Amino acid sequence: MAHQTVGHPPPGLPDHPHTTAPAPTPTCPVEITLAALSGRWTTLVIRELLRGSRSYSDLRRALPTLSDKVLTDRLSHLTATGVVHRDRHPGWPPRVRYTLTPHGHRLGPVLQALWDWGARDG
Amino acid sequence: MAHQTVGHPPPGLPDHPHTTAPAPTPTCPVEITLAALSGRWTTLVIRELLRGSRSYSDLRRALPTLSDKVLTDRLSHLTATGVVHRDRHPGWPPRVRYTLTPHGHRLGPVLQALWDWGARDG
DNA sequence: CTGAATCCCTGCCGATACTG
DNA sequence: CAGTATCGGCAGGGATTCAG
Repeated sequence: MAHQTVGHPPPGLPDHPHTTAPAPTPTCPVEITLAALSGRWTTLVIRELLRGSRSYSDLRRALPTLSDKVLTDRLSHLTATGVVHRDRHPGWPPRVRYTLTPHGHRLGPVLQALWDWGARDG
Repeated sequence: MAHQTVGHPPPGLPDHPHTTAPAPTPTCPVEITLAALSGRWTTLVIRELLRGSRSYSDLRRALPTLSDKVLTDRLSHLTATGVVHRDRHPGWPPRVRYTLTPHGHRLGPVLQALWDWGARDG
């Protein structure tokens, strides 16, 4: 996924004058965000982490129907995009804490906006 | 796509106490919105329509790299979800206008929220 | 406990050709 | 002008199994 319309200033959603919209590239801010949220379960993982840091198995328990692979995929993707911070504790058994970064926390309002629209009757 | 966490009150993103998150169903408002925005090009089509109503070929011209099939898919999906209104004029040649519904217009702030997060440095 | 590796299956999207 | 029909490729995601 990716959007682009060349020369779109940050708060400039409704302003693109007539520029043709070219191919989708992950340069468009809207697409960057959608890419960060993309994938099934992603928003649920984020919401879980909005409540505080969690271990791998905490997340497994909170999201029972999601497989190891997918959870791992989501966490690594979220870590790669700077949404989640991964904290590895030394010792045995291995303990890892997943926490939202400040950037990740700022997804709260975004999810809220998504929620609000979806909750309203069409 | 679909989210659900049972008993989530409308403005209640950060409030789910401990309820386990079950299978994804299109009941969760967040998922409803993401479903409405889902699919490549969708947000660009919406943004184009945020500027005013457009004909089919207007959209084709504004989004040059998208195929007939995909544009048709997007428009019918958006129409089905109540985001877009389709206005068929009688006569020849056939003239059709696509316009955002009020509900569709309310996606403006949502896209803005997505834009803002994506535009900010991680 | 916290993952990584593999396999297969499904659904999306792009291209092309054709119709009312 | 405004679509529909069809086909194929490819990536996403689920289940299972193995590893540090």
